[in-house]
Amino acid sequence: MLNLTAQQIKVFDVIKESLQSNGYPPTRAEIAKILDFKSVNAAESHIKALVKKGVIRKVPGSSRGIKLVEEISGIPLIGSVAAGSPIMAFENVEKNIHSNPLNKSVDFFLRVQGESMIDAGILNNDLVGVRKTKNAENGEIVVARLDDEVTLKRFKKDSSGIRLLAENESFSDIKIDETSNFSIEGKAVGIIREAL
Amino acid sequence: MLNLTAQQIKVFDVIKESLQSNGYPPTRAEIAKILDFKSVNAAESHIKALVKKGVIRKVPGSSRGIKLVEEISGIPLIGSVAAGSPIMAFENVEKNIHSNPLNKSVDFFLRVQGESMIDAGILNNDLVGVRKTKNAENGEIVVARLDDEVTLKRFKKDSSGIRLLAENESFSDIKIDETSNFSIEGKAVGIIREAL
DNA sequence: TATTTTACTGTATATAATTACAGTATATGT
DNA sequence: ACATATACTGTAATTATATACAGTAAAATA
Repeated sequence: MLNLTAQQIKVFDVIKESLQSNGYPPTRAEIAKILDFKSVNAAESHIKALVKKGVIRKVPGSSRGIKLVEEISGIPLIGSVAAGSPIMAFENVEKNIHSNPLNKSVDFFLRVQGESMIDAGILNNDLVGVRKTKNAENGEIVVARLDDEVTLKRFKKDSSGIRLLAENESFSDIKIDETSNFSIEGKAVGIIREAL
Repeated sequence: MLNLTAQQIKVFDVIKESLQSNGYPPTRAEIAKILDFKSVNAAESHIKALVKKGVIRKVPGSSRGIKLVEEISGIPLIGSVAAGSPIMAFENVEKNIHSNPLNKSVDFFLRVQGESMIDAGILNNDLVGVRKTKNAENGEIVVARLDDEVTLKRFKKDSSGIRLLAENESFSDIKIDETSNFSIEGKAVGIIREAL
């Protein structure tokens, strides 16, 4: 957050503090009072500068219409992954999630499509918290890329090679061979189910 | 203290949704627009009811001056429920959770014990988000109290009466009769799984 | 040096927002 | 049966708020 002046940092901190303790952003008048400005326009000018520098956004015409850009970014929720595209490409981001209730660090949430993991208690539409990593331990549930497809499967590795196991009787396991274009995108560390 | 009506829940959820996606609470006009009220006073009245029931607080004279009580105090995580004790009694609270990723309002999280709901994708140790309510719709997953026991089951009601269904072949259903000391504590609205 | 940015005060105004009051109607509790 | 709660519509007043415009002055930048 370079480039901000000392005063701009103060204004920014007032906005953060208000969000923390009140649950909503401050008005111009509140900022002015806290920082002892005698004109509300001092706050307004600083807000404009902060917008210009990209650390906040304004919602014009809306009272308390200030958003922190760092909270806009959040943790991306990946919906369907377009075949062959990088998993976190803009087009795949459904929305951003602003709170992470899981104890583990999560790089993105992936919305589960299909029933292939129901025996692991992971249902269609669940949000799986994923930690980015290139390699996985035996038995972990991973987000894997096979050629153009991204799938959630249990990772198995032994003398016979690597297999990706579905946890559903009606799905068959996938055997990785040399001709496969295979990589691990991450490992599942938790799930959120928004609807029951 | 609790027991919100259907409409009050809708208003509450609009407030949560606004906080989630905008970062600040809604105005009365915004609530009215979303819920298709033709008078802002409809929203105002519901807000007063929600304050009276203790689930939100108002900051008088302040625009968007609405605070969720659950975010002030955190959402209790109920571990094992001591036989016969009120579900949210102090001794049953494992800790408080300060972020709720579920879109719906949650009165407490319940740590699932046992495998009786695995076919619904709810595993041992999962945290189930529960909204307190006295009655449930057919087919909903409820937290029910039977005599001294608190359990998570699917609620079924028909001409033959009320049954509580486990979602696991090795468990048998429970039939409620007049001699049962039965009540509904709440309904499950989502789950969090911290470990996979 | 000229120009822009920062950092304000002060005034003004349109509109955003809270909130009270007056009703109507149905449902629920006592 | 009667009071209270729920669930609104509609009007209106006061206050809260965003935001533009007109300045002043010092500091940073080109």
